Amino acid sequence: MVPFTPGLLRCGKSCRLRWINYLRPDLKRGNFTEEEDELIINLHSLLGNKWSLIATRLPGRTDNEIKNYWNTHIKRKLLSLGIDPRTHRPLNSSPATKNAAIAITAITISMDNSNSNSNGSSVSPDESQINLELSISPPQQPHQANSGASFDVTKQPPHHQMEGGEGEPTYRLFTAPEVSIKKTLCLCNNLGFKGTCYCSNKMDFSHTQDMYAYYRPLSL
DNA sequence: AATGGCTACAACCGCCGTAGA
DNA sequence: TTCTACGGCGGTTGTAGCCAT
Repeated sequence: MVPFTPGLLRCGKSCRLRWINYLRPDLKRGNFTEEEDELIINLHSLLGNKWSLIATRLPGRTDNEIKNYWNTHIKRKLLSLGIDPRTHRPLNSSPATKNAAIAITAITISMDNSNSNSNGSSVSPDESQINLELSISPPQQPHQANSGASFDVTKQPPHHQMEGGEGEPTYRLFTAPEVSIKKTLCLCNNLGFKGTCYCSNKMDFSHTQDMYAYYRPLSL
């Protein structure tokens, strides 16, 4: 029940906001931990300014709190490290570097379609149907549609290709068009990718066209 | 002690989507 | 189908507190 004093210049909407952002008993107080910092940065790199979605992954933290924390702390922290907080890319990376055609190799990964139904008709997308293509290439290179061929899902990129500083390979991870970005994030985590994630501009859980994410190793 | 700059964060604003009349 | 009220969201602003001068 929201306390309300007659004559208070508050509408229901601002009372609700006050409750959600400040009065709720389950809110976590205190400073953000290093783990929370890292989680926010990684989620932001994947989701953009979707603060409410980011907040769902941080129990006890509100979207408003995370948004404020981002604007007052993390933004500055990333800038001091030479990282553009909007794109999560190095600030001084030249367009020539970014556009260089440096495709080295490609590892195509797909989940086994073991759950496809027997009559051959298409089923709704879930983990059993997701096809991923992982390639080492600049983010600006256009995305070619996944062939859909199946490969060993447990195969991970060679460790040495995830190391390095400026100009190191970027892992681009494509999903099939029907796969949401949320699903992509889960798969990236499950596949054990470490590092900073860069994303398509069209970040929306409901948006399922041209979903892809870029990964680079954290060098913080 | 006064003042100005800076920081942190609560609150506000405007827009959009949706439920229901 | 249209209208209205409301909730949810992201961007922005207001302001209290701190610190240096």
